[in-house]
Amino acid sequence: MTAKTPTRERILDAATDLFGLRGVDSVSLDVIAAEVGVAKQTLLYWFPSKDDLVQAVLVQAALQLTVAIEAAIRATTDDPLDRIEAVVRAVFRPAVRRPSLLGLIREVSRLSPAVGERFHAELAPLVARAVVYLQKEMDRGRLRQGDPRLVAALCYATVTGIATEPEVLRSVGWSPTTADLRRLRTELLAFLRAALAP
Amino acid sequence: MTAKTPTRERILDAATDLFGLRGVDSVSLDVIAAEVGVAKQTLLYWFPSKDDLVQAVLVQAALQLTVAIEAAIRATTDDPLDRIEAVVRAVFRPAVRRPSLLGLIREVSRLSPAVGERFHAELAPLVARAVVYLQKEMDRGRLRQGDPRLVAALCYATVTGIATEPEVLRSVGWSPTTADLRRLRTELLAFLRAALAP
DNA sequence: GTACTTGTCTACCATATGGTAGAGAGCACG
DNA sequence: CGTGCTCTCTACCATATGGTAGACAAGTAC
Repeated sequence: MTAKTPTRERILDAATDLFGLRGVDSVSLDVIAAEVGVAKQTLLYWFPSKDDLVQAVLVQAALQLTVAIEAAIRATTDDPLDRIEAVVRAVFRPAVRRPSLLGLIREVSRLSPAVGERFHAELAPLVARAVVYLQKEMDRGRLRQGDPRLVAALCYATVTGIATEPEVLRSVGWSPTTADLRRLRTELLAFLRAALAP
Repeated sequence: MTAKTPTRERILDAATDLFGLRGVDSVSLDVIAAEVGVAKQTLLYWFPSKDDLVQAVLVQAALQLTVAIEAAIRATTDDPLDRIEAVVRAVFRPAVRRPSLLGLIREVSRLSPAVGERFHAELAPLVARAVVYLQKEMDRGRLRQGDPRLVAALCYATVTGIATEPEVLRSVGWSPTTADLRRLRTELLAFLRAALAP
């Protein structure tokens, strides 16, 4: 049973959830070890230090996001609004099922510069492509004019913000039921479409 | 010199900055005390426990935001888009000068339920008013139709997200210079206007 | 069988952290 | 003067945390 999934993966998974949910600094190695059902020293065997673990978790999260997004892009029409909707849907689903994923990214700014640098490098190509794409579609008049870099950041901020701020949603009487989730996704897509349409 | 500003206020100020910047759990009482230039026990004299300090910091932050927003609302025309722009400007300025303010709110979801509850209660009236206002203007056709609760949350997520994710902005080559700040604000306002216009 | 590698564990350790106990300085009031 | 109140401090403490040292079991190579 213990050997079903390799230990290393199980550690990464548990760490992703815990870090994303409660924050890197609030989660001790002991807690992660207990969650995985293993001794703390087993963690330190696979990841020589907590920083190493954090970094591995971030790289994996970046990879998962990248893969999901690339797949979504390949599977849509040429229309930029449709394409953006596909990307948002692709990110929204895992983000809601596992809020820790995006929550983790919010953590980056607090970590050591080295870790942040590494993560940044991991996502840079994706960001660069998105910016070029937005620029091109703006030039063709299929998206509202604007600074593509900042528009990309704003879209990201909106999606991440709404997916990682349960407190705010609670404040407006929202609850994480299936119905409310669908409603939120619909509203988010309408919001972004309106914000980006030419 | 030490008595210029009351100790309690100086503690609250330092704690706000440090909590918002690095996260509540990553900031020890010792660090705050050192920042203020006072012994840790002086902190514990004014705030019997760290939780009490956190709560006080949150309440104060909520108050500051509320005041800034109320003032902005009173000072604008009747047009809802102008009014929303005024609110965003009111929030954007202190948020950028002191990123800790909004960063702090993101922390709420991680804290003890009691603290979250308290903060939630503090902001509830403001949220309720905003939702009613959005609903009214949607009915009058001066804003895009939608669920006012979720639209409010989305606006909030966008503003907070963009103001508290320096990492994302860095990824797109943005830097916190005065010029870039103005550019960001302009782009943010255009984004929200497009998203909300009927 | 012996040597080596891999993965997990128990036993510790140094440090940092939130918090307690209580002393002492300054001041107001009688 | 003396009593009590306000505010800050030094001296501790129990616990939690990241990390080290090294034992032990199970393969695998030869």
